[in-house]
Amino acid sequence: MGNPKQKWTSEEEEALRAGVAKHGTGKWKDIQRDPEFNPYLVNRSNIDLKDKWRNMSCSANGQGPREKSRTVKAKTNSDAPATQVSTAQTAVAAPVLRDAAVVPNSDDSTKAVPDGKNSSQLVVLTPDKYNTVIFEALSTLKEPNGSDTSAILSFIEQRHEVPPNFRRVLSTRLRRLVAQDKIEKIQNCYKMKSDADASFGTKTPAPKQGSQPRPSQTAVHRTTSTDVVDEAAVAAAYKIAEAENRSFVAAEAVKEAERISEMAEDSESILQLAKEIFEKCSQGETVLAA
DNA sequence: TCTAGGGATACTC
DNA sequence: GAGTATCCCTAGA
Repeated sequence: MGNPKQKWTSEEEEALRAGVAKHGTGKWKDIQRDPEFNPYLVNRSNIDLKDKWRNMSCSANGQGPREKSRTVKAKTNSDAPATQVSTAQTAVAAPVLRDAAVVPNSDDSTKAVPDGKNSSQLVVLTPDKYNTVIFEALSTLKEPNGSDTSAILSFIEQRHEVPPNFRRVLSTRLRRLVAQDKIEKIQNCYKMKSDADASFGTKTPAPKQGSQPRPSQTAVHRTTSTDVVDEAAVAAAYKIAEAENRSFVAAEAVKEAERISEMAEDSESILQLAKEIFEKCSQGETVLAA
């Protein structure tokens, strides 16, 4: 951690791309050892390759905000020298191979989601709604020991069209919310703060933990305006999330009812047809199947 | 031993 | 302060 950051050069990135094209993802040690790429990657470990590829994958399809500003300033891939790896570069123009499996919605418009929905039917998730959907997920899942990142991600993906790097974004957001004391983390799982739950249901925010006993008049002054606004925002986000979730559940229930109704109608038709066939057969008629 | 995933932190805007 | 890039740690195969 104390080590200074060693930025990846264009040559290193190209070598990594070429290495992945040659060996495939997950073969970081092979790539690192490959004499074809080793001169470029001599300063990088297999872990570094994995991390860099993960990072590149996040910004592969242009959605990731990671490098879009940075590449302009510091290093652009377009001005990378045409080295021996340039041919392989075309083979792996964008590092999305592994992500296609890890992030099911990478760039597939027919993203497979539960209930047979595709992404075009989902609400596109914008950054300003990240916290809202996180609260929505946590408040809905209500796991006693908290929900892990995958569960939260899965929940959100069922309801929203998320960017391909959302898992990482989600992870960052969750950590931030924990740091802000808005949610709590138990091992690798996250859950709504128990006191937050209580405060959401009441008109007045719960007093800050660790605050000392004091006259009620000074207590007002000790709560900063930003805290009040912050808690109000969280409470509002929670309420919105709750309302959205109820709406979603209601809509799903309606769809399910309609589906069952259709199935019942189909069953009725089949039953009627079977009856007719049975009657004709009983009368000695020959029934030909279509 | 190697990889994947998550966390920590330096860096940039 | 928020987002991003890189480094580090750890569990699991």
